Amino acid sequence: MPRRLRPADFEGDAPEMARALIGAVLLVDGVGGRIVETEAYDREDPASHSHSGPTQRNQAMFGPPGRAYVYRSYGIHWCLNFVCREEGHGAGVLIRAIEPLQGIEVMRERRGLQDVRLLCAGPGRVGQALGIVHAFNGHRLDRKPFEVHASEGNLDVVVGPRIGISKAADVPWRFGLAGSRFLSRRF
DNA sequence: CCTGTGATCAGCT
DNA sequence: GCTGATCACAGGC
Repeated sequence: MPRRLRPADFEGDAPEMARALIGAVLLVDGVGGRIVETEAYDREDPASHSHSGPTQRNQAMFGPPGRAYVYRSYGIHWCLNFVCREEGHGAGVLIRAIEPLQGIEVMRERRGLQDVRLLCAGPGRVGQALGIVHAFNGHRLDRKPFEVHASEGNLDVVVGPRIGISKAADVPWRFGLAGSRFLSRRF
């Protein structure tokens, strides 16, 4: 069984962490799977929620690394980030897609009957399938209901520009597991 | 395959 | 008032 990640494991900068988290296993109350797509965001990055400094919404991004930043996207979806780097910096990794491994029937119920391929293929879908709620904002990732297990082996990771942003649209801070069928979009 | 639109809200101008 | 770190569904080619 892979090593469970602790707060000190999240002290890298955002692109480095986003790359390292490909292949890691994320479970929320035992439901989840293998992370296959991430994006990096940083205070110095115009596309980041943290770019203009702390607000009520993004305060968790400025908290200690190894915690969750949960935000409401387009007024509808809950999306999950892992806070990284150091307290006060405002860096994070958006979890964009997961290969479902555990609790697939629970995820199907939460999302409505669907192809397994679409259960966690996008940040809003990940939030719904894993039961992410705003109460998890700022919550430690090494405590219940979260479990994050380190990626193991040398995985082939592909890189490209981030999705759905207009500022810094050319920065290649999107990472994916090469050849995965569970990505939100092809690279 | 593609493009358009509604849902719904925090933050910014 | 407008813009998003989105998604599902409708319609056209």
